Amino acid sequence: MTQARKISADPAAVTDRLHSAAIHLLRRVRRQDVASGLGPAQLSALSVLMFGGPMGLGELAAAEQVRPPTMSRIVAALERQKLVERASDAGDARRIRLRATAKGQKLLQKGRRLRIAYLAGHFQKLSAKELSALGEAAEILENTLRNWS
Amino acid sequence: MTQARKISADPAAVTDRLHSAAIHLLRRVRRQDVASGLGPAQLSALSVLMFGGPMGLGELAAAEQVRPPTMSRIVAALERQKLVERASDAGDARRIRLRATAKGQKLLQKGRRLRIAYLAGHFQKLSAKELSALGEAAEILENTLRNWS
DNA sequence: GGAATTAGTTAGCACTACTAACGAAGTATA
DNA sequence: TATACTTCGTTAGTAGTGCTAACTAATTCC
Repeated sequence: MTQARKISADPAAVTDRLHSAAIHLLRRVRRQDVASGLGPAQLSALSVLMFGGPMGLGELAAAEQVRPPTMSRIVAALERQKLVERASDAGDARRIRLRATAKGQKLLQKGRRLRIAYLAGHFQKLSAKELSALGEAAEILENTLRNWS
Repeated sequence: MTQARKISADPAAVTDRLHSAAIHLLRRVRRQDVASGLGPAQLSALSVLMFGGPMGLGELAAAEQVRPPTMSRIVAALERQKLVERASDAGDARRIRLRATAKGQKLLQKGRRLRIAYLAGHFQKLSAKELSALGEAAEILENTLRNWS
C-alpha cells in the first residue's frame, strides 16, 4: 500500500518536487530569520564560518556557492556588525583569515533556536517514521551536494 | 547498520540539516535557472500559475509566501515578457485574473527540462533506495507545507 | 627582473524582499 | 443615501544578494 503510488521512481519527478519543496520551505523560514536582523546569505555564511572554522574569503565563497565579490560584500556587512573579524594570513599577504566573533556565535545560536522552535514545532506533528525519512533525505542530500562534480 | 547513526531522531537536528541542504541545493539550481532569463521568483510564480490555474494577485502572493507589492512587481516583469497576461475579473473590478500564456508555458517547460537534466543527472548516481527516500521526503514536506498552520 | 597568476575589492547592474502610503472598488451602516 | 470601513492592487523607497568587468596588490614562474 505504501508503494501503491510511484512517488519516488522517477529522478525527474523527485527533482521537481524536491525543488519546489525546498523553495517553499525556505520562504517560510526566511520570515522567521529576519528576526535576527541578518539576511539569509549573512546567516548562512556566518554558520559556515562557525562550523567550518576560520577560512579565507575565496574558500567561504566556494563553500557558499557564490562568487568572491558577492562574499566580499556579505563579509563586509558581517564585519560592520562585529559578527566576523578578519586577520591577515601569515605567509600570504593577499589572503585574509575570517573568523566568527563571540557575538557572531551568540547571534547564530539564538537564530538557530528561533528557527528550530518554528520549524521543529511543525515537524513534531510528524510521526517518528516520517521524521526519520526527512533525516535520511537530509543525509543523502548532504552527501550528494558534497561530492557534486 | 543502517540505523547505527541516530541521524533522524531529533527534530532540531533534522530541521538544521534540512535547512542547510535546502539552501545549498537551491544555490546549485539557481546557477542553472538563470539560463531561462528569469529570476527564481518569476519562475516559481509562473509555475504556480501554470499548475494552479488562473488566479488573482493576492492569491498568488499568498501561495508564494510573499507580500502583494512583491508579487505585483514579479507579475509586472512576467507581463513585460508576455509570459503572463491579465484580464479583469467579472464581478469585482478590483481583482485581476492572471494567466500563464502559451509562451510562458513553453518557457517553463524548457527551464524545467534544463533543471532536471542538471539535478537528475546527479540524482541518477543514487541508488533506487536513496532516490526513493528523497521522493518520500518531498512528499512529506509537501504535506507539511500544505497544512502549515 | 618581468610576465602570468591568484586573492580580494570596487563599481554598476538586476532581481527580490519589505513597509508605508495611496487610489479605486466594494461593503456595511447610520 | 451618505459616510465609513475594508479589500485589492500599485507606487515609491530601501535593503539584501546575486552577477560580470575591471582594478590593486601580492605571489609565483620563467
